[in-house]
Amino acid sequence: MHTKKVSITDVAHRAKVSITTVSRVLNNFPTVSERNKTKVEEAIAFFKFKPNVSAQRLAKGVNNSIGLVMPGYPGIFYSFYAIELIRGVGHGCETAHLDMVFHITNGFNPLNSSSVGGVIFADIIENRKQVESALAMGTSSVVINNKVEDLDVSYIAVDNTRGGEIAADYLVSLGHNRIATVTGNLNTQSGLERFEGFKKYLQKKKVNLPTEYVYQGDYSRRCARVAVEQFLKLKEPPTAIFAASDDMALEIIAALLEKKVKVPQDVSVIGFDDNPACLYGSVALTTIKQPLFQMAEESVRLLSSLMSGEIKTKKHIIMPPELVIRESCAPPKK
Amino acid sequence: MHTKKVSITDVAHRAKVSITTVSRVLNNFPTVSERNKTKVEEAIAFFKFKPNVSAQRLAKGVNNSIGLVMPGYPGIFYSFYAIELIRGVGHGCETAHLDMVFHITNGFNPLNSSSVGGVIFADIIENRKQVESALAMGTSSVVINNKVEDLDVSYIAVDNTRGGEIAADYLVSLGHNRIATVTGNLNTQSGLERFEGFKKYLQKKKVNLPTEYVYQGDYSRRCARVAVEQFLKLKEPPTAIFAASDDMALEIIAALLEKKVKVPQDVSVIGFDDNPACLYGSVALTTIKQPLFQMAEESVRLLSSLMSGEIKTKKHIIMPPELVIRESCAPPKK
DNA sequence: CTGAAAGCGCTAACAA
DNA sequence: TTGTTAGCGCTTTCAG
Repeated sequence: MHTKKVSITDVAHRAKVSITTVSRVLNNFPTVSERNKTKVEEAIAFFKFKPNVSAQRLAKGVNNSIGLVMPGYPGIFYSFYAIELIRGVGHGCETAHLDMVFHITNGFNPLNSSSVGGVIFADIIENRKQVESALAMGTSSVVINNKVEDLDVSYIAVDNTRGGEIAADYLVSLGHNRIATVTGNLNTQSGLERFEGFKKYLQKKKVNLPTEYVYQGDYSRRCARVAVEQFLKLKEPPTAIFAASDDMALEIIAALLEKKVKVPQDVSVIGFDDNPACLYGSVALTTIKQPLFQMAEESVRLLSSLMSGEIKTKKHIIMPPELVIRESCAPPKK
Repeated sequence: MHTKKVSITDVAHRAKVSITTVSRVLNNFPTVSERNKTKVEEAIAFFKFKPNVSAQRLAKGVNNSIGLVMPGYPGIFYSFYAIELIRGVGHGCETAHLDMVFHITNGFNPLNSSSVGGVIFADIIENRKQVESALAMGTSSVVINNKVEDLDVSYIAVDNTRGGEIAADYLVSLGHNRIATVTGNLNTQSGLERFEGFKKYLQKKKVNLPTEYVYQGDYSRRCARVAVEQFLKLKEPPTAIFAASDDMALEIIAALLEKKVKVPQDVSVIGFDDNPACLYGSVALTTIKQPLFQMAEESVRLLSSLMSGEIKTKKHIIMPPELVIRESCAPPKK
């Protein structure tokens, strides 16, 4: 089975036109006579011809494929977070007719940024270098979910501070004034901001936040358990808990329930993420929803206009989180 | 900030050699003098030069990127199955220095197979057309997880029949002779084969499999619940249940527990997949492990040798599943 | 060990 | 509306 590669020349020959004309119909130029167009289309069909993408990219000087670079730490693929980003970028690429080159970076072995027209960096924690080098090469880039102020790059992130505020606001409005929190990893931007937003809001509303009410967590389920134990030991245990992630919130609820503390009757719990797992727990979780999918989709649009030169200046987009009320929060017992 | 694209010519100029020489060091030809090599490397570093991948591909006539095509049905990303394949292919690409173009097919909008050097089709259910068209164009392809006998294509799949046998064998060896099963969707190859393997083995061992012991499921958790109810209504309920997926097995256990039926004391349950969720249930699940990750990785190797012409004939690889013993199975009560 | 030159398949002026 | 022609950036004979 010798499928000799057929090129534009073969098609041109068979259609008895120039390769330019073939190229024109390939690119939907309006200036081709119906007659020729038909002939060319026939020839294309005859050969089952598909243009060589590399040649097109080379000639056009553009590259309609983008890289999605994600850290390859273990478990990344099992995180709701990563999956939403992949889905969003995938979807964005589909509508923008872009190829998505998916690259799981293990820290080294960086994506060869010259093989793609632009790149989206998700979750740059340990790989600032890669972003820098892409920038240095002049590759259009956008960073997702991180506000990187010290790098001259476009980013698009969620307003975590606002998220913390919203959570605090909701709990306060419900009538709570003994509100505790289990923070995320405070070395991460998200962890810190969520906590800051929460704390500031409480301050503003003159709700006291004693240090015993702040458990410094790390997004792990384990720390959530420990936090619950500590809170329960207090003479004045909190009547509401804000967890910086749904995962932790779910574990908090589980731990609470094991101790025969009812949720939300005895203690209200609010999470962060809007992970689908929210719905599967014993108590449907009230939470702060992050527009992960939309953010990822948007990042493709942004990157795409960066690549096309439509936008020249770096752009920074902050997307608002949103309260999702379910069953895990209620007014405090009188 | 005008990062003029630097090309091989610029590098050659600066190093005062021909572009041929530059190309040689780019491609690690051994026939370059140390002196020139150093000069070229310096120039490359100076410009932060990266070769244009499209040009390389065009000139070399090859394309070192592969497509991974997956069906985009809702929930695909939340399935252990899909994630393992993505991870495996991703990892395979990394070691083979291949770009992975990830394409979620929505049925239409097929991957432009000419933009990649080869493609891996995962889970071809409704998209045989795409496989056929890739084949017609002479694009190297391999299908994962499906034995497609009626298409002239390489595939690599798991021996589901064997998996069914292993499950049956284990249960029988434990001493069970009232063994029920909740099948997967019997319209899928996996569902059918797992069931066939299971049934045949029981037959061989002269273990009776009455029709009441066969609940025709569809991999959904819901059907698992229904199955349990039906089994429990029987005058002679089974002492062991083989579920064609871990998901169903987990639901079966949950349903059993709710009815105060102990697992594995009263009823043994065995699953299929080795989903990490196995470990998180109330009873650690004994199951049949599919080498999904390895399969995906292997498919990259296979595709890669197909692309390089190293292998000319289609190859069919069947990978063996494997019993993973945890806590959900025990000998029947006397 | 090195370089000149001929493409790889396609697009984009520029003419006609 | 069409064709001619010069590249796009790199690899690869083929001489030297």
